[in-house]
Amino acid sequence: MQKRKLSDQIAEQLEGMIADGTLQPGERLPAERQFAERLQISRPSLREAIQKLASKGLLSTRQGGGTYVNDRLSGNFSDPLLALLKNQPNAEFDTLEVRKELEGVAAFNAAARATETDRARIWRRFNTMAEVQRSPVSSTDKLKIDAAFHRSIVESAHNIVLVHFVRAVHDVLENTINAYLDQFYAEASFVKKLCQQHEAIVTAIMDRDSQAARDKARFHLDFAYQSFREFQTQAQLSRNSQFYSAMFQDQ
Amino acid sequence: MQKRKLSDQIAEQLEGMIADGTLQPGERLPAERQFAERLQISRPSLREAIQKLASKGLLSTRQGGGTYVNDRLSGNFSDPLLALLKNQPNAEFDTLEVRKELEGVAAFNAAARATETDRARIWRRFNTMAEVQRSPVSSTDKLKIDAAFHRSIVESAHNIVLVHFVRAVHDVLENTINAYLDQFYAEASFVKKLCQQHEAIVTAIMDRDSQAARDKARFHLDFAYQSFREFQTQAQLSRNSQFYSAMFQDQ
DNA sequence: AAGCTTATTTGGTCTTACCAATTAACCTAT
DNA sequence: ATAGGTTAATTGGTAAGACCAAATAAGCTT
Repeated sequence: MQKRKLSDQIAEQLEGMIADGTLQPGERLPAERQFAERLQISRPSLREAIQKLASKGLLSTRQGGGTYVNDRLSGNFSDPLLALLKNQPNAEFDTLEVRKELEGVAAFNAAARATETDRARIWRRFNTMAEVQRSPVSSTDKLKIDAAFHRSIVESAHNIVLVHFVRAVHDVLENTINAYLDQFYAEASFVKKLCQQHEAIVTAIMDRDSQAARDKARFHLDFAYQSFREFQTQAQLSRNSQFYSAMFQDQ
Repeated sequence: MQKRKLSDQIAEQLEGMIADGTLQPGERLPAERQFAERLQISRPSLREAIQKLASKGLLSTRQGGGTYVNDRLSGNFSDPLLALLKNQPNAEFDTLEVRKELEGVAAFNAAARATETDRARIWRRFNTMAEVQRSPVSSTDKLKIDAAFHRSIVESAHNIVLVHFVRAVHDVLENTINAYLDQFYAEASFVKKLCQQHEAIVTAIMDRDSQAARDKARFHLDFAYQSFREFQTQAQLSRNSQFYSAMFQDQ
């Protein structure tokens, strides 16, 4: 029978204490030297345990400042497999397909479960989006506002697993979206359609029409992805024709 | 501007090499002492980097045997937030709700995309399940066969993100299911319904009827969960009545 | 060629020392 | 008394070296 690694044991104990609430979000762990002495292990072994949990997003360490338990909603958690998929074009379809379904489910449940506070927040974020379309806001900021809108819907479903998964798939798609962001928001007819789709989702949620909310959300994600695909293709063609012209003008 | 931790930098580089294929699954990393020397850092710093990746499931270390890159499909990846939710009754509803939707999507896509190999495997696993209902197999083994059946469907959807998420939510629910497993499989009428539901899912997939496959899968997960809820309630009542009898028989 | 023993390699743990960032304590000026 | 600056102490980060434990490789015997 193989002995368990000490640092694994300590990490597991700490993780259990975080899970059962003994260690609360924001709480500070004892200093490493003192803590190691109390646990009767060496400081490097304790450090390894702490680093294991830090890399998972459960703890944060600050040099000279101590080690803290992260807030569960802080978004520090990362999914190691999905992290591998980031920047891999082949994985985008899979990721987006799952995202489409998850956001459809989120909208379905948001329609059924949103509190008045939720609904007000969805409205607010939707209106903020409408406003920024008419102002000189950078594409990056527009995307943040868009993401905040979507997040308000997902959070209104009141399902923490769903929130977590949507956030995870959003991270995977982040770089792809950023690459074509400017074209995306420069295409007026396209942006108009986006707004209409957003409005349709919000209307369905406010009407508490779950099925419609789901359908509108899924349609919207499909549409957005197809548009990105088109922008990618255009960018590719544009690059190809520049290369071709450069080649023949040199001769 | 705060300096990046050395071990974080090294971990990130290694993770990038795993993501871009420079480091392949099954591949062995150089020995720690040699590797640290090559990277011109201390061995403890390298160890910390390696432990970070090991705790995420990307690497495996074997004392005396070396450090290896894990296979992406090995199931070693763990989701830190979901790990916190394990054994928390409050999180079960959220988790099961998401599982129901994901398995519905999986069945939908399996119906559309399953190759002949996939279909044969689904059939084989379904038939194995039917056989073990009639033999003295432990509940634990029955559950494994059940899980393998579900896994064959999810994998037939050919979406790695979906596979990964379903596996993650399954892990969260594992202990709850195990707690009532024996009652679960001892209830003949219940097991019969399960088999019928499984058969309905398989039929829909074989008929390539995506919508039916989704509906049947979702219904099945709902039914299973409600049944678990009932077993939990009965177990609770049974405990309460034993306590009550013990109290009054002592007087 | 197979099996056993020994040596070497490799990961795991510990001790000690020093560096870097942060926090707390102390001192001075207003 | 309060605010700001300086110094000291604390705390996390990195390194070197030593030793232990498990696995692997090499060598020897049958």
